[in-house]
Amino acid sequence: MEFQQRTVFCGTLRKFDVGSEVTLNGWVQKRRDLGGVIFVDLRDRTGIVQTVFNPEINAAAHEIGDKVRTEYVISVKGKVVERDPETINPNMLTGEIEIQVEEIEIINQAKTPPFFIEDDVDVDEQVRLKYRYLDLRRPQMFKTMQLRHKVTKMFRDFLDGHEFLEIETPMLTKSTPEGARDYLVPSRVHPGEFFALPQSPQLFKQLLMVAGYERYFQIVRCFRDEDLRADRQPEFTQVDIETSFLNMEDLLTMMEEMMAKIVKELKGIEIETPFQRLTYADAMDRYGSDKPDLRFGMELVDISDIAQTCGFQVFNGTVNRGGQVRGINVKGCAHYSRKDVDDLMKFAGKYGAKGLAWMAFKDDEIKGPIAKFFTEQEIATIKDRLQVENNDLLLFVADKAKVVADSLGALRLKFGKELGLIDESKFAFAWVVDFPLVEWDEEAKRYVALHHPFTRPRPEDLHLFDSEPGQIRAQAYDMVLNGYEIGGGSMRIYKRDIQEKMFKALGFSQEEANEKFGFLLEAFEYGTPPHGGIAFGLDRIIMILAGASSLRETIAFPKTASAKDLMTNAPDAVDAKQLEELSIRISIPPNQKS
RNA sequence: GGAGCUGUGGUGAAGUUGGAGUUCACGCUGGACUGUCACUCCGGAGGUCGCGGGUUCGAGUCCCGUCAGCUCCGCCA
Repeated sequence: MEFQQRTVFCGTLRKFDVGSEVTLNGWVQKRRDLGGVIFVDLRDRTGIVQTVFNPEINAAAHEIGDKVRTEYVISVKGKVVERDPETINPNMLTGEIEIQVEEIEIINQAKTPPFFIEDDVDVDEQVRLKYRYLDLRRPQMFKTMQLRHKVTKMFRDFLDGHEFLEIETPMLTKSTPEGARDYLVPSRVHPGEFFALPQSPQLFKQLLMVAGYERYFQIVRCFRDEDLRADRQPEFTQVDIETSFLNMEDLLTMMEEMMAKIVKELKGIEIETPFQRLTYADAMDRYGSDKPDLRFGMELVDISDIAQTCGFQVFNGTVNRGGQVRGINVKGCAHYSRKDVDDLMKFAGKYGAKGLAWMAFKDDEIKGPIAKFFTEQEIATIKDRLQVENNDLLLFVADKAKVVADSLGALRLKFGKELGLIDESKFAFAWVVDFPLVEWDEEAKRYVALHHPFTRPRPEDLHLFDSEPGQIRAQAYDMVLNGYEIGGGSMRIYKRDIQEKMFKALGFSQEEANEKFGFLLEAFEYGTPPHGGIAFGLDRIIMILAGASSLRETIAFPKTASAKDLMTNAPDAVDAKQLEELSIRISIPPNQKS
């Protein structure tokens, strides 16, 4: 059975269409039956228009209109007519007109949906995810998917305009050490062997540089089998970029230009370039984070020197053991109750802080149990350094650097959000640079690459390989936006001797390195250009541009926090026969049955 | 692996000191209604209180366990 095809979209009709004969296809948003006349709001992806079924116009159509229900798929033919002035609906873009229906065809019936197809629908996300195809009918979701399409296209257009080639790399690839846990795919042809889904096309893009492709990009799905967060999905999309014969400055400049252009075109906001740059050390010291939200201040202030000489044992003891004491000024919160502060302590405790010292300044009075350990002079210095005014609350953490940064950094963000210090309309871009090349892993008892094993060290730090590898700074950079890491990359090692030093620092023998990255190392022997690149997290960028707080809002079919798809119920058990073909036997410890 | 919050007709919620599956709104359904757009009015249907166990004469409510969703820590660039 053929149906009457649309001549125009619902949401596009306006007053100047009055008089024209149109056919519309779409879903029934709402039916209002007034006995004689029936109104049906018809929706497609462009919007909603009111159609009118009047028995005096067409009795047959009116009769069918009576049977129509929510979410039925229909085709209506009729005339666009102007509404009487008193019946104009100013809340609808199409509110000045309506469709006088002459023919209607029910293309498909529909069950009543479990929730209303409308924005700001108050329904549990579990239900939305199970019926994602209905959720996606909501105008807001159309908007987000449209935004995603646009941004993706802008990336493509910009990179195309800068001589980049989009090249696909394999999804079925080799598991490599370092980095996240791999998603594995068993090979039927090679029993007992596995492909890994890419965590990123890292090695392939470097090989494309060896191959002389100069400028590569790819908008590509990546997979990481790690636990989820609001801003972390097990499969996500990267805008993956690699260049040859381009130094770091030129690459960063180009990437700034790209992001500024996208924000400008989408939001009409002029982004200042070059972006602010912070060293990793600075970011950690001042914001307690390697992805600081620069939309507000409340920086972490070091008072270790004062703490060391003060009478408070927790403070001077921590500093004497090599730790530090830092504080933040929570403006106007001197009124916090004992319980408020207790809650803050609990919060800081999640990040390893063993305590939270506080001082409140209210009308020339200093409150807080630690105040008595400081001399007048010390208090004055603290007030000066933290720019204390009346009614301010100071919070201090004394611990090793990581704990101080993590806990105060988290508190800073919490206050930023709760005290409304963040200007939501702002786009605060920054580069974080000079990351350490390697980091000591207490568990593995060896250094591990902070970025990855092919990251180029800064030339002036090369001599530290033999003495203090932890002090070497990498030519690595993260692009940060509003407290999210939206991109990261590095210049890569292209000299064999440096690569060997790197592997040595990571505790890989030549044999191990060959076994794991042999193909890459071999390729590097055939004329490797200086190269480097970056990868952007497309989903996160969309999330920020859409003003969403979860990646799930930006992905058409996302997974839950336990990495499940509630709509398809994947992952799921498979047939014994399939397993047999793959030479796989399932062995689940009895306490892990799900 | 750990912590917190949540789970009650299709949806969202309320449910007191432990006393009958009780309530509200929306939706659904039958009827009435010719200018509604949150249509209105009258009637009706709809439940494994996430699941399992325990305490109790009696559990939506208390206890233990468990599952699911969300957020966070660990993990992850």
